[in-house]
Amino acid sequence: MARAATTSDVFNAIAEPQRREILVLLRAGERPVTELARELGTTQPGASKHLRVLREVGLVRDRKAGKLRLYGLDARGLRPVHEWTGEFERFWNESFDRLDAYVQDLKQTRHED
Amino acid sequence: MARAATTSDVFNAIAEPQRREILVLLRAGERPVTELARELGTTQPGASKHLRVLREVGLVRDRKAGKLRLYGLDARGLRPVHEWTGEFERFWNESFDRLDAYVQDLKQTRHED
DNA sequence: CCCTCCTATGCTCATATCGGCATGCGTCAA
DNA sequence: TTGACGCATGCCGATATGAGCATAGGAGGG
Repeated sequence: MARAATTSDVFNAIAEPQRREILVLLRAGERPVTELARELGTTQPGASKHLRVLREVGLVRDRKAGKLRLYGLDARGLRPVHEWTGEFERFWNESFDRLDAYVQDLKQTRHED
Repeated sequence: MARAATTSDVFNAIAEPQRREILVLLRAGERPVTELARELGTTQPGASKHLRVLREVGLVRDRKAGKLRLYGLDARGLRPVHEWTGEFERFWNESFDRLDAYVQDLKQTRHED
């Protein structure tokens, strides 16, 4: 088995730096593929592929505008990520030195086997 | 080139479901590898490898406790992710139908070439 | 209709990844 | 010392990935 498919998983989709950059760029508004490619400093096919991944996980939408195909941000999919990391917020400043009760229980349980 | 190394990048580290699960489990407290492996329903080497990745990006710390090696959460590394996604918060409920000024400018610029 | 531009795909290559298995090393107990 | 246990690592295999390149398809202009 190899890595899980990048598609159909927002966490994986935003694991790619260029894809994150695309999302950031799109905050400033819709853009055609060629524009994005130029701003990313990559090729058009390269940009298209990343956009495809982002589209499949629902982070961007596209609409045709004449000859152009405009990609726009749909940030709703980022919300679960924000919330997931938010669950750890209270651990950010916590003391790391506290001894954990779980471990104590574990040891005790083992001795009872 | 293939995908960027998963190590040294928190976004990549948490792109793996099992690694996310490990972090969640560790919220309840430190645990030895074997325990984690059991709770994840995977093998000990499997757990060790994921823990290694998490350790390399600084999301977990380990300390020896006799025969055991206890892994603990260090959630500070998740903060950047939380903040990055937070930058999109105002787009979550935004109307997607607004026509973007950038595109207008773009078209105009092209006509001027 | 023909040409041009924009974009999506297909293909290949080099590589990173995850899982399974075996194994090596260190620690503790008897 | 010997044995049992906990854990990290190495190796292999199957596969997904990202980049580069060529190209097909679609739309608009002349």
